[in-house]
Amino acid sequence: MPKNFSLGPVHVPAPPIERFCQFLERNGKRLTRQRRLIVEQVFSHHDHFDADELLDHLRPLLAARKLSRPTVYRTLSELVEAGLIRKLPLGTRSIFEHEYGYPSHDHLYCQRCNRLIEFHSADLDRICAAVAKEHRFEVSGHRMFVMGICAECRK
Amino acid sequence: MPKNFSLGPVHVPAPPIERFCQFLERNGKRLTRQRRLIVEQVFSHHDHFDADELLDHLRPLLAARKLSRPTVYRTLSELVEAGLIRKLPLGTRSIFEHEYGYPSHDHLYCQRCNRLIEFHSADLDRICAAVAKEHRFEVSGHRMFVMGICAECRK
DNA sequence: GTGACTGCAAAGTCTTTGCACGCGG
DNA sequence: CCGCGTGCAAAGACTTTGCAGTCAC
Repeated sequence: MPKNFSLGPVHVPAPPIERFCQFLERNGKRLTRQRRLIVEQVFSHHDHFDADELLDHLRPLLAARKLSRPTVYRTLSELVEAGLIRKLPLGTRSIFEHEYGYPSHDHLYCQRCNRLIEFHSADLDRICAAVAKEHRFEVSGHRMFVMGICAECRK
Repeated sequence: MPKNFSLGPVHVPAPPIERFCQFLERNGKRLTRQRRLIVEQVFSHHDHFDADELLDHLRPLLAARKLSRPTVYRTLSELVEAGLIRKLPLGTRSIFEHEYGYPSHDHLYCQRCNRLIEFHSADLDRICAAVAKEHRFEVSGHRMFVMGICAECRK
């Protein structure tokens, strides 16, 4: 990493809720109590989750009628649209992960325990670019899953 | 060896139906009229398809009560199990493609026209192996999608 | 205030299952 | 003839939608 000579702003990412707020404003939408609660839960820790797991974490709030199932689905779609999270189709249900504020990466997928392990490879990005060029394809990103059995499950 | 990412020559040792038959026998299953019809349609041409498109192609047979919706789904599962086709979760519905008799490959996915373009990269396989080794992960395969806009749609 | 948002219930969409009959080996 | 396979209808899993009341701005 090169020394910082005060050129350009230091990268201090805004909290996700703020980013989301900007997105909502740009689209004439409103920051409601429910949306705030969902964003707080989603970004409370860095992990992969599906809609059902999220709903599970939010169960107390659901039980207390602080928010509802459809609202969670609706807000997830908005978070994807806002670029805060990413939706990965994997098996029957979709998996979500943080996109905003985290470096791009790919996944090892354990077929035994269903765990996703993140990794990054610069070579992979190079290959993407090379293949795309060959096919005159305009790349916006990629999804890679290495399937198999994780170290834990192999024991 | 010229540097490109096209697929190598296609070589099919035995017709798919024969392979399927072997699979069925090994598992005490039977080659029924319905299974034969489905395999014939699936391997009538090399292309990606989802369950709905297959059902559409089989519509005359469905209408004539020669086979039914559940049977198509059941047979697709068996074909996956037999290693004749591969199931790719992509978006809400699953996509199937030929596995038996075709070289391993990955995909460019056009987000505009939803077309899948196949490519192969030996480097990709190397990276998989390297990453897996690093994580003491036992690889059984991988799925890679390069997302973007295809040459056709960019015009 | 006004119009976007929510909760509820209900409907989709895609896929799987239970069961009685039919048919392959 | 045995028992796997099928068709039918129905249920299932997951997600979306219509609508009347509610709340953010």
